[in-house]
Amino acid sequence: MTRETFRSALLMWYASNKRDLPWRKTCDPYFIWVSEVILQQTRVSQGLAYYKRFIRQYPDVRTLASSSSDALMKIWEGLGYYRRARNMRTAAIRVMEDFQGKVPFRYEELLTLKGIGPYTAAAIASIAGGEPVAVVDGNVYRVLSRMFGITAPKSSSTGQKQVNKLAARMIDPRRPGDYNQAIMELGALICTPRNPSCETCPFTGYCYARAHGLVKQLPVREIKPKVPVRYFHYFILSYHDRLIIRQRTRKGIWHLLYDFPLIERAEEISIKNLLNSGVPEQFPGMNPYPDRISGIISHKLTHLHIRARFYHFDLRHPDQPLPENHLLISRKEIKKYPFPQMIVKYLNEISLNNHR
DNA sequence: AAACCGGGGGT
DNA sequence: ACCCCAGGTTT
Repeated sequence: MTRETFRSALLMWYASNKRDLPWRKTCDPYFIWVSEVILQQTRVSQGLAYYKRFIRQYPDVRTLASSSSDALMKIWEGLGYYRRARNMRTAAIRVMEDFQGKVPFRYEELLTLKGIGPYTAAAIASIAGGEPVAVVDGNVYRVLSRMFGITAPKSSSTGQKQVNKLAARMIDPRRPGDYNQAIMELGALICTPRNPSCETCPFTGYCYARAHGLVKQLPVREIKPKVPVRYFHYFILSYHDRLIIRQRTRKGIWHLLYDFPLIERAEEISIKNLLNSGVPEQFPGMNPYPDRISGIISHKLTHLHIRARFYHFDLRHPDQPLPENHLLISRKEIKKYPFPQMIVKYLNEISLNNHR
């Protein structure tokens, strides 16, 4: 199959099978940018609602550049990889300063912006700028490795190089934006990781993996190390309608989001040891007997499995000095602050059950 | 090159 | 339980 045949068959398939998505109705590099960053490591089905809300709140670069951390994190709440949003804000400020508020659409310029790597730069440059630069994401890697029998592991540099080269050779320079979206759409809808729909694939008769019975083996996956388990012991300290939250200002997961005073251990912990953990000393008015202890809340991250337990304590007086980064807020104010999804879920559960 | 960074949905 | 998603930054 010639390169030209591949291109035209792919574009033909895309024209009649593409999903109707809001960022496909525009060539404005700002909207393309927002969609691409939201969709990093995120499925369309998960990111779509976030995209709409984000555009409503930050309709242009200027509004994004002047956003506050709390508002920005609140918009991103539950989506994960929160650094994406912070990097986008950093980049938006630079666009205002160095690009007169116009999001650039040339590949090399885009690469200089925080949070924009080879994939996102190629996506914006091709879709908004018509530049013939090929995207290589998980979909493209899978489609090309199966079509052409690339057997180097996906994580290896040789695998990356081979696929990058192949992608650059295959892209249609006349319609680079459509071509890039088409091959990703094929990967998302037909050439899926498991149980691909080879029967309806336009390339079913031309696919290396299909011809050699290797569809299940390609692309070659890397072996992943086991994920460690950590135990999170949260203190929910409340005084009538108010409770103490704290902002996570140290580097690491959930940076700049809010949670509660926390003891983190490799193991479960007894109440007695919990009370000797040092936290009660920070809150002198705290009743040492918990009013309520949650069950274990299990939460899985890519590189960490968390087992959390929430211990509710009563504060005997509200006007004690609070440690750095801690706030005493009313329950009505909770929804103004961005929390990790695990916390959001727990707070919803206990409020539904009418507990404190 | 390897580690880090979230959360969800499919199988 | 495992896979992986329109990846990028940091170390």
